[in-house]
Amino acid sequence: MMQFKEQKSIYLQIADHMVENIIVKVWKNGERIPSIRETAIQMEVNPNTVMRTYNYLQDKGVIFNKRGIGYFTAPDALEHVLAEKKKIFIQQQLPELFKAMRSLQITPKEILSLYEKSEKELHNENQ
Amino acid sequence: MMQFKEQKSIYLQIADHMVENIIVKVWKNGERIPSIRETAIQMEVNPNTVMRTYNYLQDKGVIFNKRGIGYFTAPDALEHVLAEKKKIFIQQQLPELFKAMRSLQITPKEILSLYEKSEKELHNENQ
Amino acid sequence: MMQFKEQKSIYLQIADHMVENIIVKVWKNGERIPSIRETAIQMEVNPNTVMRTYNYLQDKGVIFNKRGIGYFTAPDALEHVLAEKKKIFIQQQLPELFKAMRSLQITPKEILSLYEKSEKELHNENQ
Amino acid sequence: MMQFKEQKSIYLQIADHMVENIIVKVWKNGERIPSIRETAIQMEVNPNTVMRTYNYLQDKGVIFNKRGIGYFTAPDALEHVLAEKKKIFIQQQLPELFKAMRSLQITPKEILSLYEKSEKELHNENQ
DNA sequence: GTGGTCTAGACCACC
DNA sequence: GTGGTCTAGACCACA
Repeated sequence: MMQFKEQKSIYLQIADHMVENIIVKVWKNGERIPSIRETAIQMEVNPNTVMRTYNYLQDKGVIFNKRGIGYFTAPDALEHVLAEKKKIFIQQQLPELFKAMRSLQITPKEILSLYEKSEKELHNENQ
Repeated sequence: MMQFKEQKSIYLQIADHMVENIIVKVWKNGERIPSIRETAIQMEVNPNTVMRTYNYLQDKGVIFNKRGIGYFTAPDALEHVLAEKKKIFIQQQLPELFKAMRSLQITPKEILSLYEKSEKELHNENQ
Repeated sequence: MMQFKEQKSIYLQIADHMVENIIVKVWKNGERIPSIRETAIQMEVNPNTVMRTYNYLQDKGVIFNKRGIGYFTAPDALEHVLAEKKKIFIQQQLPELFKAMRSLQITPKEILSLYEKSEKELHNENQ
Repeated sequence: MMQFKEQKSIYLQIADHMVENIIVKVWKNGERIPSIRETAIQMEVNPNTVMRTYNYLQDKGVIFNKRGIGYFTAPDALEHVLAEKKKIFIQQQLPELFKAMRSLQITPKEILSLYEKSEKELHNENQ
């Protein structure tokens, strides 16, 4: 099962989760992915909702459909999602970060030390 | 007037704008703010929409109401909104940033140089 | 000054306060009471609000006006307000009490002991 | 249908009615409740008015929303509303009662006999 | 189907 | 003048 946040629509959260699967290489390029019905059962949501996710990702060129067989990640899925993510990072996430830093008067140094701290915690967890 | 984005509901964008007014000290703590009707005219939206904003901010403790007189910023409005913003920054924005940095293999150094670049641009604009 | 509750309108809260003055005999029957302006200053409210209170109490026959001289409590003010209060007590307060007692499954005995406790506290305060 | 009183706003009266449904176990904890539209039709009011009620009760933690599906009573709805009601009873209703009793010089014994009388009337109605 | 947002316009109590 | 409530009706995203 999966915990969904209130803010974002469910089908987009499932999409995020699938993109993450590609980035961390649970799913490799060109690989078959679970059917809509399987995903719906696993996620405990309505199949219509999963269909929306799959349509959305297909529109974006991340996955594609072979009729009667199933859905597959695109041959360039990993490169594709990384490029998309970088675009969003540069155009949206970073400006928001900088804006917040200025109004909260947080210096880059503080961000740096928080990052290093979070890196260490990540290592400890993975040990 | 004000330009509204598609993604976020109007009443929340007005709320953001009002919070910004507090942060940049257009509105000081405990000061009277424009009436619902005035804001509605100025923003070119329906008074009901502004009322939603005011209710929302009143629930959050940012503004309060004196009956028959109008709305006022809270005595600790500035401190309040900064604390709230910092909380969101630490708990949500920063983890998302770090996660994206790891997926995209972006180093803190790159962030740093981008920040300095953005600072310079800001200075040039203000000259 | 006086602290007003949010729920009830200010002019009615002032009226309650004045009625209380009659019941505890701060104001005796037929006595002159402070002018609208004096009360407004003392209560830190708009004179219009106090005027509303005085009109309201005059309509109810609790106070009356001698033109150019001021406001006075009615000759039967005390008896009047006590009768009114008893009416509200029987018709409204008591039924609500009983309804709440039933849904919360509170017995009359518990009410009794709470009342005795509150009596004792009152005595201790007045010592 | 439902009869609304003049004094209290409709959306709060609907809220009271829904809380009563929880107390008398017409609605059990965690159960789906009628949609906004259904309630609006049944109560003969505008859907916006019902939406206010639902928002109000959601803020209070009595009900919650599953997107696209509907509203549900909270898992602890019954306990929640009883605790809230008791709190108001102890902190507000009871002090007012005692104050009125003292002003009117009504003894607890009289209250007791009135309560027993009201209990008998209730039994006769239900026969 | 569900709720959420927004507009337009009305009426009210209150300060 | 102020805010608060309510109606009517529209449009939208979402499940």
